Amino acid sequence: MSESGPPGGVTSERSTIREVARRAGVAIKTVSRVMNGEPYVSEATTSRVMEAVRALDYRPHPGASDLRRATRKHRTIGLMIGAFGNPFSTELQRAVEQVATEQGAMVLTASLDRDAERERQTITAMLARRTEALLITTPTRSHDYLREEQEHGMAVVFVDGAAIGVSADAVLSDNRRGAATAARHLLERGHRRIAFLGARSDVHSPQQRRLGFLEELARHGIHQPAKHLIEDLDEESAIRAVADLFASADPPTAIFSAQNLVTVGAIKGLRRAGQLARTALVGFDDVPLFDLLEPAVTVVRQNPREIGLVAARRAFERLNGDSTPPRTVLLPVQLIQRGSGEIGPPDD
Amino acid sequence: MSESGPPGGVTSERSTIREVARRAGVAIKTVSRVMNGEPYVSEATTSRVMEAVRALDYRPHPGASDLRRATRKHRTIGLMIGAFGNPFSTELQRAVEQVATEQGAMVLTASLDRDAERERQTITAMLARRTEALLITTPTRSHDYLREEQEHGMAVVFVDGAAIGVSADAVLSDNRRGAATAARHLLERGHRRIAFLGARSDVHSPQQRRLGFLEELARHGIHQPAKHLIEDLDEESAIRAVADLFASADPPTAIFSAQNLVTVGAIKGLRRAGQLARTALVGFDDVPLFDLLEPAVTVVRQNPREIGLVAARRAFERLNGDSTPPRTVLLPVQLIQRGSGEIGPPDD
DNA sequence: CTGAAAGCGCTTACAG
DNA sequence: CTGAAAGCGCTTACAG
Repeated sequence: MSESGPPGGVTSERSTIREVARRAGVAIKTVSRVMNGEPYVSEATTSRVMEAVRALDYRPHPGASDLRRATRKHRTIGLMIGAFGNPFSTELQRAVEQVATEQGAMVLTASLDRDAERERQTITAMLARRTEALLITTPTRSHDYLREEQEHGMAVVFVDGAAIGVSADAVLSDNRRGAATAARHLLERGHRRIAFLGARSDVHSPQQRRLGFLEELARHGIHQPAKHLIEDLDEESAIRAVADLFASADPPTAIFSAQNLVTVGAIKGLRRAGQLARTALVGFDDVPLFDLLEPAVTVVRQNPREIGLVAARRAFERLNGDSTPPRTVLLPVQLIQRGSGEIGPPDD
Repeated sequence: MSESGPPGGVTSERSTIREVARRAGVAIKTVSRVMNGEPYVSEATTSRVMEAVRALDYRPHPGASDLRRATRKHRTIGLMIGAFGNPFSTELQRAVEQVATEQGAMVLTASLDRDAERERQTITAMLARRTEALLITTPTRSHDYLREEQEHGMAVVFVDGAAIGVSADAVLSDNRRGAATAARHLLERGHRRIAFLGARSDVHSPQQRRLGFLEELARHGIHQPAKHLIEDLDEESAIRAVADLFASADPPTAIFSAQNLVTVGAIKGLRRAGQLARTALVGFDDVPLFDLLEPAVTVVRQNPREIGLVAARRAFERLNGDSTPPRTVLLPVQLIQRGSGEIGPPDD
């Protein structure tokens, strides 16, 4: 019967509106009025009710009220992030939480850094808690199941990714242009052999970064050799990939790493290969302390905070009735020159 | 009446158990049985019900079921973290989420990096969502209001902090011993003027670190001068504090920074003062990329993942009926020598 | 200004 | 194996 109590103590049951009403000598409707701050309750009655509320430590059961209520009072939105470890996700989460707080809502967060099965379970669990909106990053490609939810009124916003097979809002960086900017930066310094180190090739944002990079090279008449185009890397495999590059016949003079943790791996790989000081490196997406490394790391900085703010606001607009066609918002990125990207090619 | 629909589309109302029952030609109790996997339903009936469920895209309303049910099916626990930006919090959160998933629960996360008022609001909001357990880090000193919740069956576990004025479980690093270890490490290398840079002086863990540090110095006959004991720092103010130290008459030869972001500030300050290569530095709590800095940063590493796992498991043990006296778990920390802490004092 | 009745969507307790 | 009734804690719609 009883749930667990305070350690070593006794659990008193939560009191109900009925008990408060009885103690105050009024109808439950009157208690309801007081709790909801409705007008037309006499001061005397109000204070009698409040006294009973205090005496019984009464707290309304939100599930029960939302059950009958037409519009929900206790809003919860869900945030599904790709990987917890990434500083991008952290900033994103903070921004989403801020907007939710402003809207009187709370955030259920879950990471997807496991498998697709896990993604499915998590979404089911969120739906089971009546999550009203879903901000979703780097999910599996099949979003079909999300459509059903949308049709039932759930607001779905894709963050750092495109909506594939679903008509939904999306908020992400201008990945293509950012990657092109990085490529141009290296080309302008005279680099011609620029390795591309990419993250997941099955995900939209990394794909766009590859595209932007290759397009810019092509504009300069460069056809990227396959051995300098490496994808599906994480931090660990990036270390090995860089080692392999510099053990090969024709090593690059510059590297564009298209994801922040891949950049960390690239730095470690360059260092181990003894190439850190003489190989140019531009990374996509910043990481704290990149500015303190030697050389400091030049990056195309995106704005995860802004992405989170825009995406969360969009979700609440949808919840508040906005039914305009879905929009994709591309946020600008910025090249931050810190040193690593300004290393020139060897003189030979 | 209608909530927002999919952008540009139509919202179909969520269907109820009654509609499913009508379509399947059975009583709602039978639908309930099928949905909950109860035995004693004929195969024929089961498939008729399942068909109706599919046709109507029915999903049970969890709030309604938990309302009548004795034991809750949809568990939610709350995690209140001090600051989102800190890698410690990120690791902690990830671990808590993992345990919650294993237990079929979800995590409501909120940061407290604003004011005490915000802390109160957040807790209220979590309670309003029937959060069953609360993992709480670095809260305000007055925990009185938590006792009330505990008495109503909420499991409260303090993470990275002691339970003050409340009888509750707590999980944290052995801050005092860790700080003593750091002090001894610097003392053994011959340092006698060791500045202490501390974080919030009103919070338990930083206090313990100061205590452990000062005790160890005292054991070596050193009485810490006030000007070398600076507290209530964050990253920015730590930068200035270090600048001030080296502008003073009697600068330290070593620094112990008692919190990870303070350590980042200390590094920046040392660099600006041109003292980075010749001043020993040991930080409490690790940060990604500390190993890549030059010199790499020696730290007393705590284990936020383990803290999160232990704390979350404790919470679920409480929820599952454990009513043994509250325990405080101190987790060991480890000195990681990377270079910055092994710099000796100047020869003079 | 206040209250009695019906109902939200589901489960319990009971009967068949 | 199946179902009708009562009830979870609250709000709505209505009456006074």
